[in-house]
Amino acid sequence: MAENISKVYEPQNFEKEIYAKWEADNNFHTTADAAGEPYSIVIPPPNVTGQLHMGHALDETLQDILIRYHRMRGFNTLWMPGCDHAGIATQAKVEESLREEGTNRYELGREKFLQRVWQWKEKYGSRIMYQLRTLGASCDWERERFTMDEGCSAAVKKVFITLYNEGLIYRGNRITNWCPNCNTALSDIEVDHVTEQGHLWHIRYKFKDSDDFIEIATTRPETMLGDTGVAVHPDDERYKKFIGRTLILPIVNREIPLFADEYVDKDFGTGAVKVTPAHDPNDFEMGLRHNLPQVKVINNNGTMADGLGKYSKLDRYECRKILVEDLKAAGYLVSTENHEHAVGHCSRCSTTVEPLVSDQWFVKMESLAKPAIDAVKTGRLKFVPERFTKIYINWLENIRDWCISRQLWWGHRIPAWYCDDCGEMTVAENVDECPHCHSKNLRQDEDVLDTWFSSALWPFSTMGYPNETAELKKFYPTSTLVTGYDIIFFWVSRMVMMGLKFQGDVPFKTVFIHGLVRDEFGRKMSKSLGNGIDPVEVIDKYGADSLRFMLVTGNTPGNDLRFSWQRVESARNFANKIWNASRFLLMNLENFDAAFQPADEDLTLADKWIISRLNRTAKLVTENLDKFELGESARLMYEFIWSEFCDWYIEMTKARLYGDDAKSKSTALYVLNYVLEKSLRLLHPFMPFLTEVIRQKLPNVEGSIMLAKWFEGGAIDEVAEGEMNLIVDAVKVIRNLKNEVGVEVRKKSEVILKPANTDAEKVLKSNVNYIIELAAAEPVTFAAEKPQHALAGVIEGVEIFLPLKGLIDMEKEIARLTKELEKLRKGIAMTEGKLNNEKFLAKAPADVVQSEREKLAAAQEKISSVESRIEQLKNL
RNA sequence: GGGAUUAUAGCUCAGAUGGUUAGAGUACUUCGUUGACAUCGAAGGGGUCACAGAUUCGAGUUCUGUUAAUCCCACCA
Repeated sequence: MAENISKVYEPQNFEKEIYAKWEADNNFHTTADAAGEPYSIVIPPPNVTGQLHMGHALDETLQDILIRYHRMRGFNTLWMPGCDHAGIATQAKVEESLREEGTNRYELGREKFLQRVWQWKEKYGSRIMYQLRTLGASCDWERERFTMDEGCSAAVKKVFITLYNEGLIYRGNRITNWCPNCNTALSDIEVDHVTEQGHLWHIRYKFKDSDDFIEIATTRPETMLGDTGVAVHPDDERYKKFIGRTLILPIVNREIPLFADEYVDKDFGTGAVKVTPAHDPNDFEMGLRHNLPQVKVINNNGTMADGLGKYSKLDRYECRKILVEDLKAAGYLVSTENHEHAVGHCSRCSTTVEPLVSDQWFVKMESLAKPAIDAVKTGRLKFVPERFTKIYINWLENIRDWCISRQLWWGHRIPAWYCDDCGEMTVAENVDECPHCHSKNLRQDEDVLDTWFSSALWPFSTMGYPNETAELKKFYPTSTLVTGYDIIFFWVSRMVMMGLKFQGDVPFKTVFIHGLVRDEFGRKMSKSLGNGIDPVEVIDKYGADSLRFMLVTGNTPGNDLRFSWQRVESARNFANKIWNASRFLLMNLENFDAAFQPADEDLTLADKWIISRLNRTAKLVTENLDKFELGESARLMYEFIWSEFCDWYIEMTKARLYGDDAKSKSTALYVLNYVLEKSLRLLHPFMPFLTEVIRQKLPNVEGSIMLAKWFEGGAIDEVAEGEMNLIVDAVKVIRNLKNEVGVEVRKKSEVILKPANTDAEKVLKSNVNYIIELAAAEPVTFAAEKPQHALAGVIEGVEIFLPLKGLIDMEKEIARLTKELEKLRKGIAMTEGKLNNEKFLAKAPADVVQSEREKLAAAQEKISSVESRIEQLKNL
């Protein structure tokens, strides 16, 4: 069964093929009635705006690891894939391409425009799904969903109407964040506050019936055109006497009242605030309290409104400039000071947001938020790492109503109809005639819903809601949500609220939070910086397994991670190492009887040792996966395979494989195969392709590794591990000594061993072959006395001598041993310090004290032996 | 104005529940190419665990404060 296997690992040769085979064999698909406890994950649906970036690759890799792990453990495992329509973002993309064609959405009209967006969706949606396949994601593709497909749209309508009927959704004329560039309202969390250097302008407002004036301070002078009052604090001694009088608004010459309101901070600015109810949220509230009119002076597109004379149609910032000049010229401007303040920007396009009054739809959040807070407090929902719990709760406790209407075309249209005849509004799924007056003159609301409204329903809309399906019954609540900390507010919290409201349970039991993928310099990857790296480019170069391994190692849950080509390369080298270790085994497998089973007594110390190490590793890997410490699990596998299996065990088997003892050879091959095959299974969630392609070549293997049973590990053989430690340490000391005197490690040299006790002697004598082979020690003899002209090394259990005649510089050797002695004495001083401390003896646990005593004894033994060695050399 | 995270080897990072002389990868130095692998092997140098206190027999690990960096939240015009 000689296998032809290339000398180096070339993932390009097999990854695509293997994925196609998995898919063709239907390995990703499951049904609600399949056997096993349910384990389910819904994918955070990528936006159809473009292609996957490195952040997706991380998110998807983590999910795939959890999915593959649970599938192997025998769970009925479902990974639900899909895309998000990403309303505002996708619409912006399509509008951009229209602009390049010299047209726009208004020319096209709503219907034709939407056709264009659907074309875009088809193109990029399928591209994203292709990229996910390239990465190895084992999604249940038969269930692929889209937030605007029929089912999800039905869920959206049902939820909207239900919330409306319960009074939790309302329409209102409110002040909201408006993006003049995107031309739509935004929710509070779609506004980013950026600290900017601005000015505070002090302006005089004169009283109507006297020459007195009051000085106000503002950061936005252009809004004064819409002022309908000035407010001061009721207890402000400076202004008390003026309260109730009338002011003349400069430039505009409108009469406005001076009134008192608790909101005003006496210590800020001049203590007098101009009030513009139509363009400031606080002023809006004050306006309501004091019955002030709202005068809208800024249009939706950011220009000044009609009827403002020379200021009309000016851009809002241009107007500010001119107005300040005019105020100055007319003597109203008192002073201008620098002022740092936070300014809201559209999170999508960075345009400065304009607070505007308009008709919008809102969700009342308070009653929805309460159960979502309780779910975390009672432990029904857990965050990993835990610290995100606090952030989540804090946000929900201070939540405000959610503006869900967007003045866009791409999205779920709001199911509200207005009757042109009687003016009534009807919220329902389908309305043919007005239920109030039976008129047929109905217009559907022009607005669409915030993208996150449909995303909030994702865990149950994808499983068939509003129908009661077998999937919902089996897989809801889902097991784990894997996502970045950047969308806890946007998405996680809203899913929890909607899940609790409409399914009566949390949408997932655990939220596994990861960080952002940054570039090699720690900067955020972004289009504007042009520092983004396409995962597909990395996969083309190094393979999906290498990318996955790089993404999952070297970081801890919740923390950002840096992309590093060097680390991708090192992951690729690891893959190559496994590839070659397997190649080594396969090359030696000629004439191997696949049915061969060694008896326990045929196992050598090395065999028992590596099996024990495998068992220990499997246990740790499993434990860490269960704790979401995926990186630690991957690291453990790296260490086991490279440092123990390859560097030591494989080397130890070589003599047997090239030797004449057929049974010993078969046993070695059996153990090599056994350990490799188990290791591949443990590594499969991390490196699915490599582990599959190699395992397929091994004897006694049937079926895909992704359907193989997880290996949990068996008994640990402490005796074998202890004995092998002695051998390994001895080999290391010999190599070390050779290196120090410049003798080639592979050059055969005589070695003399002086065991410290009969146990050690027994172990060394029966396993001396390893020392001979791995340290090129020949001949190895045992002695009760120290030889004279020799290099010496001392480890616990044995003293080791290399009688390298002619190569040893006595002075140097004494110096080297003296240095070692110092090191040992330093260690002993510490241990003695502890043991001489009565409090330590009294308070430390018995086993700690005991182990300190043993340490001391062992160290003292080493010291005396090194000391006597030095004496001996001096006396030569 | 609140809050979170981070600070460990030149670089990137690990170091539950406090307990050998603090680890890995990478980089660096020395040595090594005939059979798994130079995408490799052997050996080595390199750290006052940001700073200052506290708790403890014992602190990289717990607590308090300080400093620095990053991020989130926040309607003082």
